[in-house]
Amino acid sequence: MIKILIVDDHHLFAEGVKSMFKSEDNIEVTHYTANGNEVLHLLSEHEIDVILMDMSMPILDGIATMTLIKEKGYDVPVLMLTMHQSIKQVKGALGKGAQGYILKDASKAELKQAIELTSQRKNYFHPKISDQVFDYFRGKSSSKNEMNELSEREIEIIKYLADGRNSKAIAKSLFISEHTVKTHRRNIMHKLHVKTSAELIKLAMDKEII
Amino acid sequence: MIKILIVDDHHLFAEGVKSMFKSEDNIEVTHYTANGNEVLHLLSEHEIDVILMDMSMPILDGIATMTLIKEKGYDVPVLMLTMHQSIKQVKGALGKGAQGYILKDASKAELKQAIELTSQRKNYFHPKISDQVFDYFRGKSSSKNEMNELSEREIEIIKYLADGRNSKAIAKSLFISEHTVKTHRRNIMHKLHVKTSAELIKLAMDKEII
DNA sequence: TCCAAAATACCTCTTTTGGGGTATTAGAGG
DNA sequence: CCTCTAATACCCCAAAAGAGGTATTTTGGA
Repeated sequence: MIKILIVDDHHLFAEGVKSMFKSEDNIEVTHYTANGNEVLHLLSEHEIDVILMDMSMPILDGIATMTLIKEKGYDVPVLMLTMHQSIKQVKGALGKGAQGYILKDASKAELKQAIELTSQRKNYFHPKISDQVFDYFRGKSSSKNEMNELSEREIEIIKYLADGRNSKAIAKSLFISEHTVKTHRRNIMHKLHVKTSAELIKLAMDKEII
Repeated sequence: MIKILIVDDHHLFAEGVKSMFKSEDNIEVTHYTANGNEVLHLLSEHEIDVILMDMSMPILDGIATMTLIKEKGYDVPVLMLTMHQSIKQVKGALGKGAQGYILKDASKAELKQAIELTSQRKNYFHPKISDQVFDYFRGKSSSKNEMNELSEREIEIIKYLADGRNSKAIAKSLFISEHTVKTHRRNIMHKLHVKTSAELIKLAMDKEII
């Protein structure tokens, strides 16, 4: 019997999944919490085989919760659950050590399979996102290097821009000349091949540098 | 026995709710579809007491589907189901004739109660949103999410901005005047209280509207 | 049918960007 | 010691953004 801990702020979803698995499935939802911090307590008190974790939760999100779990030394495989299929999230989750990734529009059969594979510490990718993951690992080098070319100062400037400041305000905050800020901005735009500040912020957020 | 039709693109959720209700609950999920158009077919063929409708679906969303149902003359009470608690969505759903509104983080007991009330054509508001609804009807549609004030066109403009286009380019893409684009941009900035396009994109991405 | 909101369009004006240069200084690394 | 990069700073200039108006048309809801 695979013992599942569900971490999800949507009670209905958790209750639904719990009632979905019968004894013949060899899977049982033994615990449920919407609170990332309570996960640690549950892990210390009970035997858990797989954590089914929702990505988007208020306060402490899925990745943060998983990071916390790993930091505390618990080695329980985590199956990430989400509505979104953004490569950004997938990347974040896998980077932090998630065992698998499944979408909320999966079928029961797919979830069952995902849980079984996860409990055996095998990776599971939901079909709908596997193409994106593949694309990502193929195109990784070029897109990431672009961001790596940025200096610390340049990234600092981008953060200030996202905060709504113009060159003059940034100059004052950093105690440098407005000319310097403009030079940094120009260099950033050229390095990332963007035409406007708006596009710059979009790219910076997509690549998670801010 | 209250017969339920679930309209939701998340299979897992639908399957979960279906298995959640036992015979003693006097509630049964008899049909399920992720396709708004198939709802009409199901309604014509089967007896349905309550429709449990997800708000956010691709292509035809919850409100559009409900509107379609009402237009075709079906008088089945609709219980709206959502993750978001935006006052704009609540307003839209109720305005179009939804009988109730429940969040996906409700408990089974709450859902049961909501379904029972809906089947009797009584209104149900999930506790977490009733405060907002109350505020709204008092005249204070206050400020929780400024994003709700944005029109569809305005959001479209923001997406183009994030794509690196300037006002002139956006005007060409949308076949409107550059003046109009600049007016939209000005209105957006005022509504969201941002000073630059960069800050606008940051906010829009944080709030996940783009 | 009538009202309100949204979308459309144009005006003027100042400030800021974005793009092109050039150049000095400090620090890291061969 | 020399080179390369990052950070600094300044010049010019055209284009765009931002901020203030006003006003018409379209559209959806009461």
